[in-house]
Amino acid sequence: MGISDRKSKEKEELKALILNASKKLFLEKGIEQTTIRNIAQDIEYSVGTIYVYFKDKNEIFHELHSLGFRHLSGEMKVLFSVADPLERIKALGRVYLKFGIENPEMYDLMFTLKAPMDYLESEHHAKWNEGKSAFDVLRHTIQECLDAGRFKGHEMESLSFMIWSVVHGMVALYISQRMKGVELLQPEEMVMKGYEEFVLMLDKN
Amino acid sequence: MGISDRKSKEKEELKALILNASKKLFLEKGIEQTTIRNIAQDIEYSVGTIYVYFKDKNEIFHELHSLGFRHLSGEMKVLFSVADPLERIKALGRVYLKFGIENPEMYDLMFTLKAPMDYLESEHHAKWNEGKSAFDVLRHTIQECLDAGRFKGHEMESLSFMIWSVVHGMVALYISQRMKGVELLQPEEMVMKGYEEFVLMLDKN
DNA sequence: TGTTTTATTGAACGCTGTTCAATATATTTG
DNA sequence: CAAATATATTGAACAGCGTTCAATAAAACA
Repeated sequence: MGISDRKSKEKEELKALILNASKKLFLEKGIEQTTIRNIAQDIEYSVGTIYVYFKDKNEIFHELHSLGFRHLSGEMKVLFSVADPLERIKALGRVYLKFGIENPEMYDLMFTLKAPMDYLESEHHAKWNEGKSAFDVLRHTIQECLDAGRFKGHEMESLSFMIWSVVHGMVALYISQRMKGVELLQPEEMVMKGYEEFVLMLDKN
Repeated sequence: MGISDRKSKEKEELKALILNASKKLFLEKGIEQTTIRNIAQDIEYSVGTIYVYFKDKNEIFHELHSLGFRHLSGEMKVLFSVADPLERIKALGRVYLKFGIENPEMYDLMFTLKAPMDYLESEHHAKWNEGKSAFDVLRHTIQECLDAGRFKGHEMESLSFMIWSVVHGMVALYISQRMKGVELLQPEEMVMKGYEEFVLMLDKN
């Protein structure tokens, strides 16, 4: 049916309109300061309309969080060409840090805030596929390293978690302003320098 | 004056009463779900009274955050007896992780949430003394390691930041439920196992 | 054109943090 | 002791929040 096709297309368009406005306001004034009424006003619809297309605010959060993962995966896919798995690990870390520093609001949504996880719980305990896929890339790369005889004495799962923690910790401390708090000067630079300290240790394995 | 002494003592007592109730409700139902009205009801005072003793909610957050730091410093002081600075570093990490896992709400307040930092900003850009003191312990211990000829090729400031990031990253991923999200089984155990992977690398320096 | 289906609205509800004139209590003074 | 002053406490009121839903408007169908 031509009409119902057009209808569902229009629905998708309005949904996208809401998401774009949400993202714009998010990046402009932060997540906490963005309200449903803001979003409605921005797209010139009433508040009620938002709730026709999204069941609640957490669903909007979750959709944007997924958008962030598509962005991050895009940046990471470039590195599939790096042959040496250890070099790939190092490069993945740098891409991750760059993404976090350049997209703090998105990063918070993806890795810190409760909202997207709360949404998953509300959807009959749905899985966090976005996060799992991203972490599985790390798992596989570490496994490649182990298969190539690297990281002797280490274990895949816990080593993967440790490496994720290094880069997540850096971005998280950067975003939460704790680096400035302890007077770590030029935080963006310091994140990269800190990471090179870690790379230096990785190289001894 | 005897009377004004008693007055200021009573003021301190009510302030402590508010803080204790706040902390209790915090740990019971989480930070986000604890409201000023909750706190007032718990201590059987009106909402207005809270605002006589604290200028706003962020000040309560900040006081509790300071309480958390006194707790954490207490746990860390025990380790001043460890002679070998490298062993001290390793032990500091374990204490930090244990604290984070056992006190997730407090940890969030201390190292993730914006509220306590916003309070500092509101107080004519006051310094984050609690965090700085804690991090300085790490800085000095790393310096001791360097002075003892350890960590050749590494730099104090960036190495300290990197080590903080490892443990903070682990706790943060644990608290934000992202470990469960990527199906890292038995998260509490995995945090410790992940840390031992890091210790294994530290030992090669 | 009249009827049915779909889309949109915005007032209303129960929350939130915060303020501040009114009230109650305690202290000091005449 | 009583009156005057100072301090402490109150809770209604305000503006804002996420969310709901009966009423309305628009579109599709018969």
